[in-house]
Amino acid sequence: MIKGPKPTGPRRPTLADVAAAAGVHTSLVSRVLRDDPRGFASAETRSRILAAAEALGYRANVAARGLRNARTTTLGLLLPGFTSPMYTALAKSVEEHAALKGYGLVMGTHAAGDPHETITNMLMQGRVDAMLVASGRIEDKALRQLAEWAPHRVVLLNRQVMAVRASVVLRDSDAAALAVRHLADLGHRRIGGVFGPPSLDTMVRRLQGYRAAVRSTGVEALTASCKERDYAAGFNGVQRLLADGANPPTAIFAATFPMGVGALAAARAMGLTVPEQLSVIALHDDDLAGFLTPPLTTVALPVKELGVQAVELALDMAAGGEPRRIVVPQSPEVIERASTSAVR
Amino acid sequence: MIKGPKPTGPRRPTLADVAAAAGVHTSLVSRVLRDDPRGFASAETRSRILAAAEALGYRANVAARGLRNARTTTLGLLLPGFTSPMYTALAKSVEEHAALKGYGLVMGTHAAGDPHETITNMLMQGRVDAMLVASGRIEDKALRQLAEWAPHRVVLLNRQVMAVRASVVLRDSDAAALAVRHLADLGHRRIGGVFGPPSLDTMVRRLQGYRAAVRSTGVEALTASCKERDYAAGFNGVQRLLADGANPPTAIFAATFPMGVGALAAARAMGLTVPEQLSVIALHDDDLAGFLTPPLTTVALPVKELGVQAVELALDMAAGGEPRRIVVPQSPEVIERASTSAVR
DNA sequence: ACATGACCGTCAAACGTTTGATATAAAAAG
DNA sequence: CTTTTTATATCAAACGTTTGACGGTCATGT
Repeated sequence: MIKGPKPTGPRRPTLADVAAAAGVHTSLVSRVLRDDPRGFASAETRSRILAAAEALGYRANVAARGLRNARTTTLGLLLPGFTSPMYTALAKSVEEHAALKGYGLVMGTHAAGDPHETITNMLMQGRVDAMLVASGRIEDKALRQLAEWAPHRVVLLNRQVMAVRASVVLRDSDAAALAVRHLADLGHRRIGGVFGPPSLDTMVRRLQGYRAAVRSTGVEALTASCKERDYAAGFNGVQRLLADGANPPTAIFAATFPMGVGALAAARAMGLTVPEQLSVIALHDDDLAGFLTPPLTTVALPVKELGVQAVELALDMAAGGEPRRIVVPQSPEVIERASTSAVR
Repeated sequence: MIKGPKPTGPRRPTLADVAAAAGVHTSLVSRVLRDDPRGFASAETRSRILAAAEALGYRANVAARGLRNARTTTLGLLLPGFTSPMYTALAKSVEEHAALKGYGLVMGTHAAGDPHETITNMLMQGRVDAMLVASGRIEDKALRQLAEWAPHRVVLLNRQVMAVRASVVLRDSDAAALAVRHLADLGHRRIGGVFGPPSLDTMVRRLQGYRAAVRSTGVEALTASCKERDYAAGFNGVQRLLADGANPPTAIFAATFPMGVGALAAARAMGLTVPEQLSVIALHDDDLAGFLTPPLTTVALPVKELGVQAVELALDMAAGGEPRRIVVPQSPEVIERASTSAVR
């Protein structure tokens, strides 16, 4: 605990202040303000209370309320960061839907320090009623321990771990397969795939779909796995794939959006024009795609729905519901732009 | 208030549980765990307490602590969203520095609903000790009211309003001027500027610097103001500027990073090659710039330092310090990439 | 006139932590 | 052998809200 002085400024009005102003007991104020079914109050008293609360600008203290109720009406969201537009879209969706349900949101990223510690603190200190965890970098062991302690308070986003029985995932595998099929349909017989680290669950699922589609379409595939999954990783990965001598791929599948951007840059750096000499398709869509040179073809997944479902599941569990594993059913969809074309 | 059941699961251990396990009074546990100067405890008792706390996985309940202390060791950050890399960089910086200082962070964006309401709630419900406000879309009137209520609890980021006496701003004006001078130095005599809405304080500052530099360098300037400041706004703005008949500009200054990306796209759409036929420079830097086609020249501002200074100011005020208006002193810097060149 | 409700409202305990005041015993000082 | 000091630990109140248990006051039906 860090020492430090209290914030200064005028005291916030309390229930007691409102009660005094309205000439009634605090309990009645509390009931009236919350529309408690037991909030009998004559129309006259009622409006006096409401007026007093309004005049003082009263808002219930969340600490007191949280202490009394043992719940916070607040959800936590842990993200690795905002490195990919996928995460910003997810954050937006979760915040929006939580607000709609009357819940607040506290977001945390890896910038705050050890993510496992962040989650544990939020849960064990009673900061949040449940945690939505969208970080792939937390060791399974830590998650198991967490799930043991708070099985009804942790929801995994786009990740599955044996021990955690609540999760919401997208059809990453199908999306990767769709991308490969799209390229195959365009006549590409030799494609390259750049992926992030296989330690990430999303990556193994994307790799699965990719492999399956490669087999079923009968194309040849070159695959590169990178330590990261950002612009630079895509750039380097594609350079490696293309440098591969005699018979380079005519199309690239990038497993993340930033990697797709990096792939475009790599092509340019190697003097290849897209899509004439190299087609590029990336997983996850974003506005940015339409403004790249050339506009990037992507396969879109329902990220917004992922956030909505995660919030729903968390609230359901808070209400006593059982943990579930949800797959967001919407199909992946190719958003065709100018970075893919039929093989010449 | 939304009704709802409590989260289920095993009860969190309390101070009383630890005290019972260690065979001492709660107050002693509290003092020992916090290294309270009054926490006399024999070495033996002390280790017993520590062991018990560890074994039970005890963490102090923030609601109880917040209630008792009337402070939360938590800061709030309000952003318009994560539409620009500038905001994600800022969020990261703030979270990082807050964590370093032992403070938690709760982030909110416009996705949660009316931003003014969001701020008021966070402050008045005692969710946070202070708010860092980086949204330009809140009316001055609302801010004045806020500043009256909680003058020591609100810090404006990259925005100045008469009524709010605590703010941290970057040298936006100098940055815009630097961009114009960079173009002028390359020999451009006719430049176009695309800006976001003049209702935003940052935009008027950038416009000022731009205008001043235009005068002092003696170049001709065409200016477009857009309703938004995203990719599409940059795209449309630049199209308007270039469509302007006989004598189009040979260089573009984009007032935001996304607008710079849009500018690149617009040039391509109109069949102009960058930088041969049109130079483009944008305000604020990001990794993405290096992976665009062509790599985008930018002028970088110390966004990270903006975040650091803002949390420092907030904490200083919480400690009784007076509100201040800080200008982050670091100079803007041109990051030269391939989207600018000497006029042919 | 008297029980019976229906209304309108108050009481007081509890949530978990912190902290100034206080208690007890042993050691040091006079 | 008192008195003071020091070391160790406890007591109890307070933070602001919620909520089950009561307490009056009227009108109403019998």
